[in-house]
Amino acid sequence: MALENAADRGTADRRAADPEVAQVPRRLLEAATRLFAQEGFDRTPVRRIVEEAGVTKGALYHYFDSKDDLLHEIYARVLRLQTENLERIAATDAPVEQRLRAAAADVVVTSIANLDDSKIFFRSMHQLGEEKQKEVRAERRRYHERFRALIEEGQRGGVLRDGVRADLVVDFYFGSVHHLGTWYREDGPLAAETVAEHFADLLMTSLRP
Amino acid sequence: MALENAADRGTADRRAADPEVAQVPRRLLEAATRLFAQEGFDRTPVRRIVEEAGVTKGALYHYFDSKDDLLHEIYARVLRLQTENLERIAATDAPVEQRLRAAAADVVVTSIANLDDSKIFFRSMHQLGEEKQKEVRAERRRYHERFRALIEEGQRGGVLRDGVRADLVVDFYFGSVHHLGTWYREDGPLAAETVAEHFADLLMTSLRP
Amino acid sequence: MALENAADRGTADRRAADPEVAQVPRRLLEAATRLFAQEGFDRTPVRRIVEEAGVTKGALYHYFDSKDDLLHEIYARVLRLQTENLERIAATDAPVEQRLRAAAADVVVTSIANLDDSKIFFRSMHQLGEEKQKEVRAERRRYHERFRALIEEGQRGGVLRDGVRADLVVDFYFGSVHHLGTWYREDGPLAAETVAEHFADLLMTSLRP
Amino acid sequence: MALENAADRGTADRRAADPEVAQVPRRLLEAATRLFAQEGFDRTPVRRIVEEAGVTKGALYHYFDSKDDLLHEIYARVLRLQTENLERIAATDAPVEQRLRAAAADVVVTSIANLDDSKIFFRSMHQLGEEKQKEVRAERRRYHERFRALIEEGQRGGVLRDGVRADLVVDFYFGSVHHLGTWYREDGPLAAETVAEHFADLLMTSLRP
DNA sequence: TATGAATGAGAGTTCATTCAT
DNA sequence: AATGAATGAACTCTCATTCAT
Repeated sequence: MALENAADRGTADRRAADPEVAQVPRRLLEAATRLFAQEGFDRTPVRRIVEEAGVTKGALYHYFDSKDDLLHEIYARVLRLQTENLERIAATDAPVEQRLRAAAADVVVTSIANLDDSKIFFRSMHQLGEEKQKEVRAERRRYHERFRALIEEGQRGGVLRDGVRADLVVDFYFGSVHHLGTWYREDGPLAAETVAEHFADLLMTSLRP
Repeated sequence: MALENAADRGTADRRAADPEVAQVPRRLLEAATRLFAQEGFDRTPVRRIVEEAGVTKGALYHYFDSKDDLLHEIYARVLRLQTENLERIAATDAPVEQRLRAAAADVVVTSIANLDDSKIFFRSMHQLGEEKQKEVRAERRRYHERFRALIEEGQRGGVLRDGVRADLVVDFYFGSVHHLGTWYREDGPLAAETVAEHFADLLMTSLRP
Repeated sequence: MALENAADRGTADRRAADPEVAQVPRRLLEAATRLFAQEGFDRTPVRRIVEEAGVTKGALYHYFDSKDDLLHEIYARVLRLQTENLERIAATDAPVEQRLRAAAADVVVTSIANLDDSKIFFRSMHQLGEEKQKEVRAERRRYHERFRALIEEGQRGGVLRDGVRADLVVDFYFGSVHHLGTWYREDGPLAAETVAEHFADLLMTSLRP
Repeated sequence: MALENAADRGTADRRAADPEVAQVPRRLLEAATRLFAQEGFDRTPVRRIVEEAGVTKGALYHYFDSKDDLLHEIYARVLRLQTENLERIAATDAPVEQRLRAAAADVVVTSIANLDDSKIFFRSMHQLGEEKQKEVRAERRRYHERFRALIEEGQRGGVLRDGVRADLVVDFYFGSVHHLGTWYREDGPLAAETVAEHFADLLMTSLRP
């Protein structure tokens, strides 16, 4: 991650003194996220990103290795957030079916709260370089496996029906979640929580014993 | 559709006589489908398409207005196929829950049979020009509405549970279906029919009264 | 001239029978003239010409050797017309200053009557191939020399002032004439005859002894 | 004007130190002027321009928005020069007929001194984009109006004959001037000043009261 | 820490022309 | 007399990235 190497240097003094130029990497990531979501990764010239962020190309290449690297940072941020949430929820001592329902609802709310990230995620993965793509997939798989473990725990405990493949259920459910970006409108009639409840309800109902 | 204007003319004789050069537009579409699915629309140069199809750029632009047009044709083909299938299934006189289950399973089988189309569909829509994007969305919406009508018919008839928004169910289910392209492997352990049964089962179970 | 070789063949019968397809070369020339004047030679694709003429590319290349040839025909037509007019006027037995004035006025009226030709003439000459360009220039020079001869005749006869180079006068006057295309508007307030009188008047006045 | 944004920055040091790479935009404009005059705008590939200027395409597009922009800059330069000259001459306190004669002669000398610009001007105007064409025409019109004002001043003062439309005279005269590029040869027998005197003489004579 | 001029490869598209039919 | 599929070369322009400063 080029970010870590560079972003943590910098003169704190100057940042405090001149908030205009402060947080350059953060502003670049924000601009990139917005643009990648709106236009797609390949349709977004580096020029546009730096314009939106109000910096120059030189600055971008100072903080990030490449355009790819920028995308990679975005993925890393999303994955970190979702993993943290899942871990937190899974670690509570509520009954498994409650933890599963909470996790299912949370991933919907989180995805809607970061809809740009969601759009990028499912559209632009294959535009990452081979190696970084592997990293992201691996992290993603770990996330899915953690989710699947919850289902299997419920199946073993008899609170969720057997006879349905947990791995398929995970792919089934996250397909729905990833597609939120294609149809959900922030200015539409549905609150994020409403969608979350419905989605979680559909999942749990389909798993009733 | 540029294709229709040109591809249907031409001398059948010659095509029969020299299958090597025959079906130029079809070969272009096939090559484009494969490449768009593998590499993505923006990552696929026109040069590669014509190389794979064994023709020249001039030939491509003789049959298609633009690279965009090629993508549009692919969409049109998928939509036509899925719409036909849905209409056929919906029109039978089986009980509504059987028709819904059949439709749900069919769209999975069809998507897997045309996995390249599926991958392109959900990844590259936003790379179509504004106008064509509208066309495709409209056609897609009609398809979804037809599907939703089946659910609502079941709800009204009391064979599917009330209290769940049919439109959300449609988005939920087709999210799962569209994402098949990201995880399904043709050389994997799961037959298309197995996935189809599971998916249809999850849908129907979640709608049990 | 490719035209002569081909256009004079053809079945008179068919032309009489089907005026729709008759006069194909003429319609091509008309379309080309209009388009070359509006858009410029290089900006006018052959495709547009044949569309406007309602024929196919094959037909065009049947009658004309090339796009260049089409332009050449247009030049030939203009030159022929103007030369004929000049010869006719110069050959009358009116006093030389009357003949000069008449010729000067006529070339304005003719240029305005064929404004498209005029526009093409002064804009697109250099887009002709080397050889054809020479031909046109030679013909043009002959025309200018005939005009100059009138001036010199007047100077020798004492009805036009000496001490002004006749060749420069010719270039001076035809500069003005060729530029009609850039400012004259057919729907403007000035009748062609008005302009012609003014132009001829300016010329004759500047040559008063 | 894209030029202004970029060309004035840059390190003067470096330019002084390495004149080989200095003045890239100027060298591009020079090459473009020469080529547009010789071959015409549409016949001149960008490739040729950058070859002649000894830079890469990227450099061209760094300084200019488009090939059109390059042409526009050339126009702007010509117009600026001619307008300045006219203003200077018109502002002297010589009698109006002297000022008019001087202006008429000057525009000939200037046109011949910048014959390439002249050729481009009257041939390629219509190859500019709609909007820029309007700009140039407006500027041109202002120039013509300034010139016309001189004539009208002379007419009102009684030193030039009435009964001839000043606007037509302007179009008449500038037609001649613009056409210098089609026949004047720098290696020919006529000095620029000779032509200028003749042209001015023809104009003034045609306006004698 | 940051600049922005410059690169060089490649993008999508257009075009006049040919030729088998 | 006429078709229109196909060519192949050339076109304008864009882009991520580098590097001297």
